[in-house]
Amino acid sequence: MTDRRSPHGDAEDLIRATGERVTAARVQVLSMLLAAPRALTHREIEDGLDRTLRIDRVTVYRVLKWLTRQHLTHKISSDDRIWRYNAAPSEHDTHHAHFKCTACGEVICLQELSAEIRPRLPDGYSPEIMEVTIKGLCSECSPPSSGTPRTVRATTDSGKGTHER
Amino acid sequence: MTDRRSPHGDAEDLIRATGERVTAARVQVLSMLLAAPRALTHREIEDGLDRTLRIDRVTVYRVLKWLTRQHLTHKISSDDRIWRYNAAPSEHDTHHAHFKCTACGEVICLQELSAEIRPRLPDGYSPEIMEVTIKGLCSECSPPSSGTPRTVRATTDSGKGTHER
DNA sequence: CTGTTTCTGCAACTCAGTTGCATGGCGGCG
DNA sequence: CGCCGCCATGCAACTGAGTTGCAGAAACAG
Repeated sequence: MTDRRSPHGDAEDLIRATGERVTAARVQVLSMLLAAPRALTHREIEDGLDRTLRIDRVTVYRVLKWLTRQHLTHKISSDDRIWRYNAAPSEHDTHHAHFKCTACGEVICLQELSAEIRPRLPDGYSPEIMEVTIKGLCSECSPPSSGTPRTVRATTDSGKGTHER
Repeated sequence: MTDRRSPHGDAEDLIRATGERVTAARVQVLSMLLAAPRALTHREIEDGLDRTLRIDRVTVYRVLKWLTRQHLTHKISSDDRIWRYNAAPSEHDTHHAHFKCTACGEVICLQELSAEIRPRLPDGYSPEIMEVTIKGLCSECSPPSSGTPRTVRATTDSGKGTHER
């Protein structure tokens, strides 16, 4: 079933399976997301695209929106006001968690949560989905290793738990 | 200590207690946040300010950043790329939760979580804080009542769990 | 290969949030 | 109680993610 004949084979199959049009932009973006070990921003995707294809940034936005509508990817919102996209791992992820590195900004998906959390809601409020984000340091940015964290993409000073100044 | 002589008394005291300057803008914004039953956006704060004071939008941004640095408020990031601010309820809220209404966009703070959630992280990843957001409908927007949800501030099509089209 | 439908590229726009700079006011000190 | 330094404010211009409108291009059914 999963015969990987070309790097973009999987992506193409997934897109074709939706019954909608298979276009270069869709295949490119999806296969890039499938190959990524973490969630990617629009910017990262745009920069990583094959330049010879001349794919416009607006097209990338539209492809991402389309992929999300098709449930082939999912969109992760973060405190830096930038959306990141990940090839959808599971079907209905009612409560799956994300990890965000406060140093380099990397975002990854975590597996299903073990505990059932049920914070008490005020009367009349009805919960639908729950989103959990763990913040901390990724393996690259943790102190024990080399010392200097990588790339550090300015987090727009979104300190929340950390003391800032 | 907490003598509430004027509507802005509390706010003024809290600001004075930081040892830094007490200005009209800071008092106005903080007392507005203290009085609000939910988290407010920059826009809502700006619109709600006393027009006769002629407080600039940039000042509001700076005041909010300052208040957050002083731990008098805390900043909540949401999927609509707009930050909301809430007068800080507890000191170090390592894991407190938020609720966001998917219809009107209202955001409120929830109390401490009961369960200890510890999703497994990959090797080398160190967690610091956890953020939990419950999405659903607030009491105003829940079906049982009147029928028509209130204000409905366009959520920039941020469907994530919900099927969209 | 032709027609229809949908995507794409381009350009211009929106909107939250930021930055630089000159002015103004808070509050410490005399 | 008035002066002065430093911090906060107003103003204007900017940034950068994401959106919209429209005309031309490409996908796919027939």
